Amino acid sequence: MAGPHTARARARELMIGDIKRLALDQLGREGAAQLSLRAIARELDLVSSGIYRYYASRDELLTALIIDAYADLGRAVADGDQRVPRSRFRRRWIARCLALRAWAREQPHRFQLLYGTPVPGYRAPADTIAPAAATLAALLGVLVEAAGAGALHPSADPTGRAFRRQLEQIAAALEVSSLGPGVIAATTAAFAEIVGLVLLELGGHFVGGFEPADDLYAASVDALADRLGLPDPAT
Amino acid sequence: MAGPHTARARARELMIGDIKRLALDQLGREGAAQLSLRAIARELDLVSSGIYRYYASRDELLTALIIDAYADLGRAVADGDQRVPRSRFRRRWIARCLALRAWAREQPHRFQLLYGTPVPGYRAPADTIAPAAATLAALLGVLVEAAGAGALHPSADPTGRAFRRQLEQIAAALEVSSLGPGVIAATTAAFAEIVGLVLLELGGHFVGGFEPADDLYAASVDALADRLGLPDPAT
DNA sequence: TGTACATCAGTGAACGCGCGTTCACTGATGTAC
DNA sequence: TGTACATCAGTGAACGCGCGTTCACTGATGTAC
Repeated sequence: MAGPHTARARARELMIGDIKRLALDQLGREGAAQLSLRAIARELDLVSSGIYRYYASRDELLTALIIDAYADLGRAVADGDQRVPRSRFRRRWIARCLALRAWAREQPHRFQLLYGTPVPGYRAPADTIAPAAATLAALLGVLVEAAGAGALHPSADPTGRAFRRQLEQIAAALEVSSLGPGVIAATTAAFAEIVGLVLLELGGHFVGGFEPADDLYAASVDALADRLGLPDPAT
Repeated sequence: MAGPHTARARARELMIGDIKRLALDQLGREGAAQLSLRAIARELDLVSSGIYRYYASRDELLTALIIDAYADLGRAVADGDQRVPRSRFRRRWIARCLALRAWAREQPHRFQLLYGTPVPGYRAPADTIAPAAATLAALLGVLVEAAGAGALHPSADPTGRAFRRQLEQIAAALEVSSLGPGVIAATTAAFAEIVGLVLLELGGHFVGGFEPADDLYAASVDALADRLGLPDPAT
């Protein structure tokens, strides 16, 4: 991050920041498929080829935006329950889920960049794999703590052999092996539901129906807490 | 649909079919944002302006593709349980959910056209609203029949006043007022979960994890049947 | 502290390519009498 | 059945615009001695 503190290095970091900021502006206006290096260069009063000093290609810039967005969203979700007492696991789960939606609504284009239709022609490099796990990890985090405190009462684990193995491998990869395979499956489904609700909302599928979708989202997140076996707020 | 049966009219319908087919090919290769009238005209050995005899603009063609896709997907889901006895509601629910995923995997670009990131610059006209409801309606259909047969045992309805009103209005619009607000909310959430799972799968988010995602999908759909109050297969 | 050399930001021209849409038009098909 | 007119498919040129990427280059900044 820090690097050498020459004037050149500082100017470079500022420039990269500007490029990313303008790229995000464009993303919001036109969508990721229309992200244009030329347009960014133009807005920076830079000749079109000049931008190649900073990113070797359009895909490289996209990758940087994706990695940033994964990190930001993951952080937002993980920090979403800071005002909730540590031991109120159900409320913490709910708070983190709400934080995910809030982030997505504030920055819909960044959320779409992560979970929307893949950008045609773009192939995500390996660097994006690790950051991509941050959001699911933030949701699983609450459950790990709940389980540690004996406050997680999951329903039965799945019976299929292959499925269990899949789930155990994923648990290991995410370093949450303290959670049983049933919890991993249920949390992934819950994550899909949350992402699905948010994408439907951002895509305008609730226009004329669930508008606003606050209650629907709250009710869904609550039902998911039940399904995960998180104790009721009354307790 | 039928119209006059002159040679001209028949040629026109064939042409429209060709245009749509080529447009779908392009969609699969490049994504909806890159859909190009010129490219379609080229493949039809038509001069670039000639295509305007058939569609007045790019958006009009996109709209036609979207309406077709909604209708196709709705039909596929509604027909997905044809091999299941009519009275086995839980199995019918599961079959319809599986049909949704099967359709999406067969034609990922069309599914993305409906539920993926909105095409930048495209504004869906009012004509797309009615067809858009077909898929959710097909899922609700099973529940309506189950409720009619006394085979639906939903959990408590939501308590919020505004939320209930929202749900009742939606039930009325979809002509499923026999279902309580709680069922509408749970089904919408279930729909979001299914769409979310499919979009995550299509987006490559399960690569290296749930690959294949068959078991995860089956387990999720099964858990949703519980949440909806559909009787267990054993009964 | 000063000099020689290496690094790197930014220039400007170019290559080769794409797009949506409008317009005035020709000539074939269809329709009404 | 034949003729006059209207409809419509397709042409070809044009307008005005966009893009990613490469290349040889100038001149400023940074580094090693």
